[in-house]
Amino acid sequence: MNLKELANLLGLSQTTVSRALNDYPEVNEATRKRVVEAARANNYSPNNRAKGLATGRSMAIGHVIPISTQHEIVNPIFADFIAGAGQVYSANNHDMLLSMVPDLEEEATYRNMAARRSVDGVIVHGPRAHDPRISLLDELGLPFVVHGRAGQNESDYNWVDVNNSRSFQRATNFLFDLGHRRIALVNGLEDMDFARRRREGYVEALRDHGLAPDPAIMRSSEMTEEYGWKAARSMLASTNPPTAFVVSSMLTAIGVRRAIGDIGQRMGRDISVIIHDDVLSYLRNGDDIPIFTAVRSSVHHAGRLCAEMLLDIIQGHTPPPRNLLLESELVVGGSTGPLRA
Amino acid sequence: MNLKELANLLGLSQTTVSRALNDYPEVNEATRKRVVEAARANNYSPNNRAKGLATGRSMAIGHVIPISTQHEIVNPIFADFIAGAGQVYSANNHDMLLSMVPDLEEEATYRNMAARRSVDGVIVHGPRAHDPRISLLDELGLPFVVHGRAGQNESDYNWVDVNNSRSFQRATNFLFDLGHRRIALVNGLEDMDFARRRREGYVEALRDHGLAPDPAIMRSSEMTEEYGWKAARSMLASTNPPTAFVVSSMLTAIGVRRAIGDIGQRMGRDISVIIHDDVLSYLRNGDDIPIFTAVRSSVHHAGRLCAEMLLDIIQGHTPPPRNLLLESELVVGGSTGPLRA
DNA sequence: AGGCATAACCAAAGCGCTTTGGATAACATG
DNA sequence: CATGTTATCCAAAGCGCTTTGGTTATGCCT
Repeated sequence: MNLKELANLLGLSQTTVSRALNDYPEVNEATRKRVVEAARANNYSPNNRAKGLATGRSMAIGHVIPISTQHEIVNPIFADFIAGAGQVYSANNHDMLLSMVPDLEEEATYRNMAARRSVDGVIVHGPRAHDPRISLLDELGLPFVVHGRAGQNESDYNWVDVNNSRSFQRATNFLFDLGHRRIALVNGLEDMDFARRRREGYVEALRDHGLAPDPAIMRSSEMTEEYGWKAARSMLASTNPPTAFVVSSMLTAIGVRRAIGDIGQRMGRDISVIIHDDVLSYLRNGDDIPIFTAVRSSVHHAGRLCAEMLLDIIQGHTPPPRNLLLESELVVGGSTGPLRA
Repeated sequence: MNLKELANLLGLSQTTVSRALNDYPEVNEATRKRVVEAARANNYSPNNRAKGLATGRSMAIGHVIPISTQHEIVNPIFADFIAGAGQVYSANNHDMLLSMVPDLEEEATYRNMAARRSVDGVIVHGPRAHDPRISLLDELGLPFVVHGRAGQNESDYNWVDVNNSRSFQRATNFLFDLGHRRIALVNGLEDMDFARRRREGYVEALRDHGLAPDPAIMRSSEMTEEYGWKAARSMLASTNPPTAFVVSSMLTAIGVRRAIGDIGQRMGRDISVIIHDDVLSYLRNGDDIPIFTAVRSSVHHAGRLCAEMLLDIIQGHTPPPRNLLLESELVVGGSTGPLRA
């Protein structure tokens, strides 16, 4: 069933039917009701592409998820982020176009999206410390919101980010307050912007306590369980082992916990661990009391916020650039305790 | 830059330019070359929607990912599945349209996709034991491939699935071979088709060894770490505790491992664990020797296969229905060992 | 009564592409 | 030479919608 058929069926013109369905004022209320009912009864829904052609808008948002070429890894937070964003799109009749591309092919993907006009805007995932994508998108004139920040000119583009440095500074300070002095950092890949900021926060806290950062207890890699295990194992086996860990993700922390168990120690009693918790749906940090002490910030929520911001910008409600800095909360779980003498 | 402009620029008709770019035979080779070069030079790419309108095809595939309403959980395997499928789409110039919807609203989503003709076909995720979606999609006339199977009329629709029952039968037998007799099952939600089949395989193996299934050591729930921990903890604390576990996912098994550690035992020495491993990119089962003994089958690969099958069907190459049953491999890691006397 | 808003509707153009149904010139055929 | 053939190109219709620029009643005002 298309517009023309529906219009004929009702004995009305396509114009009127179209207007009735799109809530234009110049149509009689009784007529509108009749049209809307007929549309429902006949299961009519406007053809997406035709609508897009006519309006020049695609009613779709693009998400370009980079796949790390070196490791072929998809960042596990992205599923929950997408779920959050998706809810907002559904509520606003937008589609979500997903491209997972090796990070080297990202530029081509964005150019393609712009040229074919297949989306009205995009969300940029996983910004690096210096990210060429933001100037590219500016050049292409494609509206976008970055989940995170890239180092350059923070106020020139739209982003939603967690205050990562502050977050890790607090986490580190929390361990100092418990008496720890030898605190290790198990970070994500530091060419990523978020990881760089997290290290800054950690280092800042060390400085505040008169300590210089020690490369021997600072690691950085893709955040897998295996990595957490290896990093913790080697540090724990060293001559001057840490008594506490600040860990960038729950998955990595699970590896750290395994390494602690392997040497017969107990997390929370012998060795403390504090993590960043993205509140992933399938990796909850305990449902009554938290397993890990954590600074937490829901990535699902971030997804919602990014989507809302982008739609807002596309609809021209608010003039860009828009920025949103979220603070994380510190929740205390069973993985931390006072330094044992 | 659109077709008309490009045509004017070249002093050719739109027809000829369009044909040149789409590899039609009735255009001079020299002309084609000229057109293709001009297109590249001017950064021309056909407008997606216009093309779709004209051809009646959208060059897009829909993925409808159900979000469990009870638990608000996104199945963590889906990211890797999508990554696999996405590669195939990119290679074939198709877009991927993603909808994450609460499982109750799925029907509406499919109807909507069909009515608006926004996709050429869909992939069905997470089939239940009896799933209404397959008859719905048949009725809507939307081509589809199911990742997994639903109980009904298996040969009437297209699917790609792992041989889950056989897989779990082998896993259980492996534990029997090591001398275990008290073997627990930590399964996924049994209204899902895959979980039901896995239990069948497990029960089959028990029967083969003259044992009746014992509900006291069989659990079923959403596959989280927390669930694995709780399930194992309670079973291990019972009067007749299991000496081995068959676990439906790596994440859940990580919880089982935690519970084993909590009571001062060691996985692989005191208690054996065998898992199903989906080979998730961010949750690798060790990179040299496997952490867990596992029956494994890459969900990334399944994504590729589903996508290829669907495109093939849409292009009319092969008459449906098509089915593909994958066998998993059994890899031996450090989580299993002979029954201790 | 004439003039003028206003409400309610419609015909047709246009969005950017593909495709149908020619047109033209060059060339071969009988 | 008249007639097919073939190679190469083109004008225009059509995909299903929105939107521009009307038209036709109807009611109100002076």
